[in-house]
Amino acid sequence: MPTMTAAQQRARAKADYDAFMADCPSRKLLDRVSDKWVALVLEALGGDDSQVMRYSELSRKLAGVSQKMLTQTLRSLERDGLLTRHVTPTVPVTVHYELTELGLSLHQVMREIKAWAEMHMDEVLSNREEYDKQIASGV
Amino acid sequence: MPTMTAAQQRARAKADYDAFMADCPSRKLLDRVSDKWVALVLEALGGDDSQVMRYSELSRKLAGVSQKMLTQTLRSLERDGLLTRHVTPTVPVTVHYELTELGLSLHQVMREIKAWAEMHMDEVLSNREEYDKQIASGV
DNA sequence: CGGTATCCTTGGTGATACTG
DNA sequence: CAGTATCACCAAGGATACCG
Repeated sequence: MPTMTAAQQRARAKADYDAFMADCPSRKLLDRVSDKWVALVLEALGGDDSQVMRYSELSRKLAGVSQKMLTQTLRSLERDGLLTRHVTPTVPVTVHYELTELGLSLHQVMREIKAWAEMHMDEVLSNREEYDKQIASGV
Repeated sequence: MPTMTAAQQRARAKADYDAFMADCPSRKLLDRVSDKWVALVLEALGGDDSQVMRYSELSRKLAGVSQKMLTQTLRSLERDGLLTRHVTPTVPVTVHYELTELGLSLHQVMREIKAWAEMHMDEVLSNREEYDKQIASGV
């Protein structure tokens, strides 16, 4: 016999815990940064051999990315001051992207995520296999 | 199999898995790991004071999360071997969640991102302001 | 070349109700 | 307590076409 409806409980919980959820200053930024395209763009531009890349180069390197997502990600990163966009008025136009110092500092951290994903892929895959096997036998 | 240094493992892993490739499994893993609920669960379970938490504790700590998303996230992390689920057959049943070593290793990386976000929040915000101002004047 | 605009699918997400 | 099941919504993301 509930004293509150689910909606009321939820509303109360949200009010009480907004400090953890939304009030954390880093929360929104964390959300924005926790994006696979962000990670890949930073990784692409943070490489020792490719600190400056053209739009088409990025598009090629990030296999499977749509123009929409690439442009959207680049704009977002530019707005946050993580990279700069240089337009050279040739014909056709040439555009270069380059990480700022701020972007480079994030790259140092983000590359660990990508490295972690690649490094522990085998372990995760075998864990999944094990888990699925146990579920199958359990049912 | 000879033991490898961390650097060697990293090099080998990079050769096998490349998140820049669209069809590489590590691309999916990167995407999965870049999830807000994953980040929050890892953060919750990675704290010094809360390495073991019950479902209801997590639910309370991550205020605003729906049961569906919490369960879904926990199952996914369990399947990938990032955390373990312990069921104590009390009445009513008690369930504890705890990060594995693998989960802790990811948490170490994730908390660096959180630290970065906190440290550079002001800079990003002022960059946005500047950017939006220029866009506004440009139009 | 480096985008923007548009449409459209799909699955992530939340709300609600029910159960062992 | 700790889930599962179901429905419904809407925005993220992809495909396509067009433009400066």
